[in-house]
Amino acid sequence: MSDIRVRFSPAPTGFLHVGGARTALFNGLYARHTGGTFVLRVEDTDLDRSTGESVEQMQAVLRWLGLDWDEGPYVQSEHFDRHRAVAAQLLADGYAYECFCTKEELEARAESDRAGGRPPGYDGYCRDLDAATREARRGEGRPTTLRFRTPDTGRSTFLDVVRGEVAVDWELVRDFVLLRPDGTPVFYLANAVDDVDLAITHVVRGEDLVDTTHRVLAIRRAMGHDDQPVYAHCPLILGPGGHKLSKRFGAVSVEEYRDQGYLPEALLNFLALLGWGTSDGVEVMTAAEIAERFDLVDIVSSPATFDTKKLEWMNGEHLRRLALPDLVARVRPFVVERHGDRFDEERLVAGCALGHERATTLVSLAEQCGFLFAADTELAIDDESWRRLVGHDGAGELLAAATAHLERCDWSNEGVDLRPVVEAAGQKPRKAMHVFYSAIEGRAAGLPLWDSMVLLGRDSVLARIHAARSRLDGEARG
RNA sequence: GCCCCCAUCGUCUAGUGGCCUAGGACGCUGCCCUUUCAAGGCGGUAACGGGGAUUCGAACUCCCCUGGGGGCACCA
Repeated sequence: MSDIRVRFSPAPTGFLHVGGARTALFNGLYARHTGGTFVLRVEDTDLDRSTGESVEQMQAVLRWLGLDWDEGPYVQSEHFDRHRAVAAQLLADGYAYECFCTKEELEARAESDRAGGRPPGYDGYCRDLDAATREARRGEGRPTTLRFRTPDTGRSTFLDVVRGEVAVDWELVRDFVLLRPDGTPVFYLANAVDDVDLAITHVVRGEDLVDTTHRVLAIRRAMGHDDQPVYAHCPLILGPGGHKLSKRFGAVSVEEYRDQGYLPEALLNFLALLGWGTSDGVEVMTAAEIAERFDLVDIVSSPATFDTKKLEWMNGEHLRRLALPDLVARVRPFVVERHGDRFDEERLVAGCALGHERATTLVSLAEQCGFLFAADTELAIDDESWRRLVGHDGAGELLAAATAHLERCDWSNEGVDLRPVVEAAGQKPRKAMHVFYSAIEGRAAGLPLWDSMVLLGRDSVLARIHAARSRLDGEARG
């Protein structure tokens, strides 16, 4: 095992976003690739927004994705004492100072700055108060926040694997909050302290955090640690049109993809290819294969767009690589959810076997198998398919001829072949077969029909065709 | 307003000065296969955002523009 230590540190304020999942993935991949340690740390310093439910959900989703961590979860709120102790030391050493401004005052001044064309942000109002003034402010019962005093001159620099050297003039970095009036630490403090305490060597995260790095590093130095972790800030994942990924464009949480029938290995594979790639052209890989090839230096520097179409294809690829029993196990929950009352394991297995080669998502396969769990007289035929059937020339005659054929044919895969029936009616199988698919499977396209009929049994098939004919007659009269 | 980043087919990307009349994958599309739909096989469509500069030579280096993204919180 190497000394490399990475961490995924989400704020538990909601669902795990696909962008967050990719960050977790890159961290996990790097740990696996290097034989390092993957740490999970919950950054819940904002107690108002953080929820225990979110912590649980994120862990469940990470596990579902197969992203198992080696250490943690460490929960920052359980270590506030440590953060406060560091804050006290920073105050004692002169790196921090007390600020007595109220939120309202800060907002009012920021507003007037904006109006006056001055940059918004803390203005250093309490930066140099003398001891007597501080004492007086405290006496007024004002809230006390602890602020970090950033340097006034010079430059802050750090090394980033994907962007090279990142630098900013300290002059542009405002003094920021370390401790809120209620004594809880803010992200910068907790993040800096915990990275030191957990001996994190590589920080892999989204580029929305680049600019915070200077502050975190400043705290780190003030704590007496001049070393820096290696940073890798990944470009964000965008939605269609190159715009921000938002709910308007579809699913953004990992759970949604899970519920839509995507395989964790497919989503993982797809996410890995978003912002990282190899030059050998191999795209469909197992997690282990990806980990073997993955490296921080190969992270792409431009943002990528989330393309659902490619995810779908990727899912099909992984679906086809599953052994039948495994596939059945994955589809089962989706089928039970839909047809719990009439669920039948043997039929599920048979249906999966028939649909394995053509499936794209677990949901689509579950839906294709649906007719196997329906009562013959209650088979739901989807509207679109029924319209096609009704509109098909000679549909009733075809169904009647099929009944005649199926009543006496040998009940085998060869015997139930309906092509002769279609041809006898002077039609082309390619054009007419949807009539039978709809009557028997409830949809114009589905699992191979001969096998499906054999599976259902003669009585069941005849009953379904009969039901379809009755409905057709009824509509013709009505 | 200020700071930072990014820019190759519709999309993900390969490409690090000549191997590029730019390669692969998804999508789209033509044909084949075919009991439907898929899957599969064989083809096709399609890109270096614009303008300068450096160089014998630029997708690759530099500058400007344009476009997109991120940041400037008592959110992370």
